[in-house]
Amino acid sequence: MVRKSFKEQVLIAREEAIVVAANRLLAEKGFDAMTVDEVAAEVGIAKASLYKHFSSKEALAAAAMIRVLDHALAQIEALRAEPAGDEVDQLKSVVRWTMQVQLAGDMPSLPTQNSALRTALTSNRSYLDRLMLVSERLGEWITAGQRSGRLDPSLPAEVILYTMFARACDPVLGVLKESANFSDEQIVDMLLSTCFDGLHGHRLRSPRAAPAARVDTGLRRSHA
Amino acid sequence: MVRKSFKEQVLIAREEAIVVAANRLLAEKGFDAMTVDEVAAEVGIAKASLYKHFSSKEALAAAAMIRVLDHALAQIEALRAEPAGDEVDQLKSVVRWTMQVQLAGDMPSLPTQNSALRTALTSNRSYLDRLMLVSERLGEWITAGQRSGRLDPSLPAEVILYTMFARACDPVLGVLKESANFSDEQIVDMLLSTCFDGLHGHRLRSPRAAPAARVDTGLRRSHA
DNA sequence: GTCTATAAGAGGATAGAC
DNA sequence: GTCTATCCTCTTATAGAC
Repeated sequence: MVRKSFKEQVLIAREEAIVVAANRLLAEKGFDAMTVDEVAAEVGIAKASLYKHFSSKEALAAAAMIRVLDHALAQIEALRAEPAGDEVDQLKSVVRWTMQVQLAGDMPSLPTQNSALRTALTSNRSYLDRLMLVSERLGEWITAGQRSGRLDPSLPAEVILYTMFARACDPVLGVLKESANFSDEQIVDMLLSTCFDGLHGHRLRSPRAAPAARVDTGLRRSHA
Repeated sequence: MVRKSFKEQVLIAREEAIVVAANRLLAEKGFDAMTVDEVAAEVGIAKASLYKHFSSKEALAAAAMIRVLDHALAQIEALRAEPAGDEVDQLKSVVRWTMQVQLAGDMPSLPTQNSALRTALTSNRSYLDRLMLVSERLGEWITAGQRSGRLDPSLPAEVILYTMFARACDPVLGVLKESANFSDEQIVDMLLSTCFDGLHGHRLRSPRAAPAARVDTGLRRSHA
């Protein structure tokens, strides 16, 4: 690692600021609705300056997605370094972290639909490399969890993987946050439960390493 | 109900064709990426003609969303007329139906993010009325399921409701369909399982009224 | 009500001075 | 590399003839 000059550091800091702004807007409105003008305005620079750093709107969004994956990888590596519990507990920790990021308004929604962003990402080596790395790491925990029986062995591992990706960006998080009936922690705990225990609930399971007990608020408002 | 003249029937048929096209494109690319030109082209009429039927892109999309809710309500009413199983079985039937609609490419994605469509829908009486009706019907089944213990009683009913809405539009459906490793039926069965049984799997549960046994393909490809 | 043609404006991207 | 000013395409929406 070469020591960066001061100018280089300033440049990198500015690019980071741009990507952070893009990331927030990506989470808030999605790729199509986000405009480059907004990003530039949020950073406080001219649009033309932004284009000196990123060649296109797609490249900018890709940088934001890569940044998210890097953060996820850092989380995963930290868990690998100091495991707390078994593999399924690690998976829950990762999903919990992503849910918290989404509640904080910093998780761009998945580009599942056929969009310009999706085609750009599928040909972006940096993005795909990281995505594959995340998939490998989680895949190891998933198959281990299936062997131990804590994860449904009758489900293909890829189905579990994709499901966890999707739950990380679950729109239900935002809906519940908007309803303002629950704390962020309650929301995360409830959705972690629906993800791993299902809507049926756990029932007859040995309460091993139970996650921090979900706070029951007594709220039972029927849907509004 | 007054008998419609021939001209009125033709008009209605044309509007239906427009809404069907809009619905498909809404499902395929989402509201922002869909253009009115595309819709008109798919129907085979001029854009100006389309605007004689719908005053704006938002109104067109709202009509499509309303149509989806009407279909869902028809499904629900049919199940109420001839119940097959208990309330949770009804709920599963509804979710199964919506998943099939999505796999067929006819389910617009939820307008959860702050979009122009969302603001239009939240002030559309027809849409909100139907949404509330669906929520009420499902809400009854949900609370009944919680009383019987087949649905997790520790979850607020609204969380279960929103979760079922979200699963109906689960992006995982599209991802798995693209992977081309499973039949539509397999995909629906697997995701119904992850929704109600969770990633942990069912384990110790009396196999009452088990859904059609999921076909196990033996596929265990690790994530690609 | 359907068409062709066009207005009106948003938004991605660039030119060129500094 | 940053700015202002501008280009140009795409898209929503409408005008006006038939």
